[in-house]
Order: sequence, then structure tokens, then C-alpha cells
Amino acid sequence: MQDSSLFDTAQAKLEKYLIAKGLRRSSERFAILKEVYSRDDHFDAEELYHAMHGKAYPVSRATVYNTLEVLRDCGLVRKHQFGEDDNIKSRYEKSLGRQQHGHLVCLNCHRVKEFCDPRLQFIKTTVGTALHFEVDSHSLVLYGECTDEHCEARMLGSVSDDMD
Amino acid sequence: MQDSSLFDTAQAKLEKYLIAKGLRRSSERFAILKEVYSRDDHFDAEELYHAMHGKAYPVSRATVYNTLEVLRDCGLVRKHQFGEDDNIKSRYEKSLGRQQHGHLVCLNCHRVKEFCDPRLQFIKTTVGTALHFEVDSHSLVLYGECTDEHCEARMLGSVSDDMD
DNA sequence: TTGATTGCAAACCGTTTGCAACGCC
DNA sequence: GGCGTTGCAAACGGTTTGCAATCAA
Repeated sequence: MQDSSLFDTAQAKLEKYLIAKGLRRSSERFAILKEVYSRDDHFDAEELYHAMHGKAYPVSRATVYNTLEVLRDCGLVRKHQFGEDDNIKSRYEKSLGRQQHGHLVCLNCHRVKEFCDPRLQFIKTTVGTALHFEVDSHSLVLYGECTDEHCEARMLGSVSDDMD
Repeated sequence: MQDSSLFDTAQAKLEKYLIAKGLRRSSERFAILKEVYSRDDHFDAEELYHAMHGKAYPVSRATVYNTLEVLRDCGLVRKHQFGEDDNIKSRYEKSLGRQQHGHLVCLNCHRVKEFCDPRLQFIKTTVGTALHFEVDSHSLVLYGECTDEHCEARMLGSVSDDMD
């Protein structure tokens, strides 16, 4: 499924969700969805807010937060809190058609990488059964330092694809 | 290693750390350490602040935060951000003599359970190698619903041992 | 028309900070 | 005695909320 059709599918899903819930199909909501699905990074609310201001539908911060919550409710975005320091703000990513994955957070350059490991599924099942717990979702974050060449470069101020 | 000797060890470690760093061995710091090591739950700063006010050394919020940071620096407490809702505050737990573990967070009763799974270590190693990443630490949180009898009871307002 | 949604700014809440008083070294 | 630490309250930053204006239904 390529990019544009992924957005089409997301848009259809949002439309269906809004109608089902009796919510309005405002242009702001679809504009935000479009921006979210044009991105491949883990952005925060402020970054999304600023990105929207270069677009046809600049929106307020309140609408950004409200809409992100709507998109989360209907499974179109995932929200993360990559703690481990004083970085307190939430980060978001599109979720349609992407399986849940773990994250690597570099404590130097703050870039985020993703990974999948099938063994995690076994852990969820084993632990859930052993501790009488019905697991809905999970968050696995590995903190450390990326050892590829971009990292040092980033610390000196150059830009790259998936900052923080 | 039983409880009191665990605190003794922690106290010795803190003392050593403070001296090494040229920091002062204030009574507040040791009082907070004592409270932290008398607990077996995942508490937040506010809970610790209130707990200290029943003790010989009531301390200010500023001191709570400052000291928790000191204890974290010397490896005596771990800090967590159990997101997945609007719960934005950090939670802490003693760490001396306890290996890193995963957490199960019940979305109903907000209780936190712990678990260890050796397979997680393999994931860290595999992923770290594959993605050129030196893993320092990790956070694995499973969200869902605990199915034991306490859960419903808690939702009706009764108290228990490890309220989130 | 009309009630949900938006935008703005003020409120909120966990956490941090500035500064005077305190107390360990 | 000097300077790190504490306590207080005010500031901070991300997020939420109240309310009037707007707009989809």
C-alpha cells in the first residue's frame, strides 16, 4: 500500500468514525490528518501546529490537541511519552497499516529508530497469562546511544530526517 | 538481603556518592532515602512529599524533586513515565538490589505489577546490534486490564497495597 | 437553525527556579 | 565563615478549558 492510498484509507476511516460518533467532518480535522499522514517521524503537538501554519488550513493549538485525540480514538495515530530525561512532551505517529513496534531513543541526538521483534509478542502472552492480565497494548523503548556516523554530526548542529 | 540491611546498603552508597561529588550529607536527603526504601510501590513526587510530612523531617516539594534527582544519579531510584492516558506525572521506585523489570499497568484500577522475562535481554542485544545502537536501559510497559478479583473492587473505591 | 467545533487566552498541573535563610563542611 | 542546600512562592512549559464566534448538519 503506497503513501497516497494510505492517506485515502485513513481519510475514509476517519469519515466513517466521525459519522458513527455523530461528530462533524470539519476541514481542520481532515487537514490535520493529511499532515499527519504525510510525515514519517515522531512529531510533537507543537511541531504539528507549526507545520499546519504553512498549509491551507492553519489551526489553533487547541484544535491540534483535540484532533490528535480524535485520531487516537479511532486508531489513526499512536501517542508516545519517551521519558528517560526531562523531555515531558508527547510524541505522535501515524498508525494505520503499521504494526506496533518498539523504539530506540538516542540520548545524544534524540533521534528515534523503530524495530520489530517477534519475541515481544511471546513475552506479552506469557506475562499476561502468568499474572492474570489482559494485555491491550505495550510500549517498549530502548535508551542508549546510536553508533552510526550521523549521531556525532547531529550533536554539532546539522539536520537530518527524523530529529527526536 | 532483607529490608533493613537494604536500606543500610543504600544509605552507605548515598553517603559515598555525596562525598565523592562534594555534596552535603543533609538530614533531608537521608530522611527521603529512608522513606523511599520503606516503600514497595511506584509513588509520585506528591505522594512522597505528603509521606514525608508525617515524618521527623518534613521537607518541601523542591527538596523532594532535588533529592529524587540525586538518588537517581547515584542509581538508588528509578524514574518512570507510565503514559498511555493523561497521567503525566513521573513515578519512582527504589532500585538497589533489584534488576530492571517490566511493568504491567491496569487501565482500570491503575495498579502496577512487575515482571521479569529473560527474553527481553535477547531482544535488547539483537536489536542493538542490528541497528547499531548501544542500549543503556529500557522501558517495557504492558497496558491492559488485570483480571484478578481486586480490580473491580478497586474501581468501587476500596484501598489496596499498590495503588498506582 | 442549532449545537458541535474552532480560536483565543487564561487556567491548569507537574516540575523547575530565584532568592533569602539555614546549616553542613 | 563560606557556600551548598533548603523552603517558599513565583515561573515555566505542555496541555486543557471557558467562552464567544463560526460553521457543518
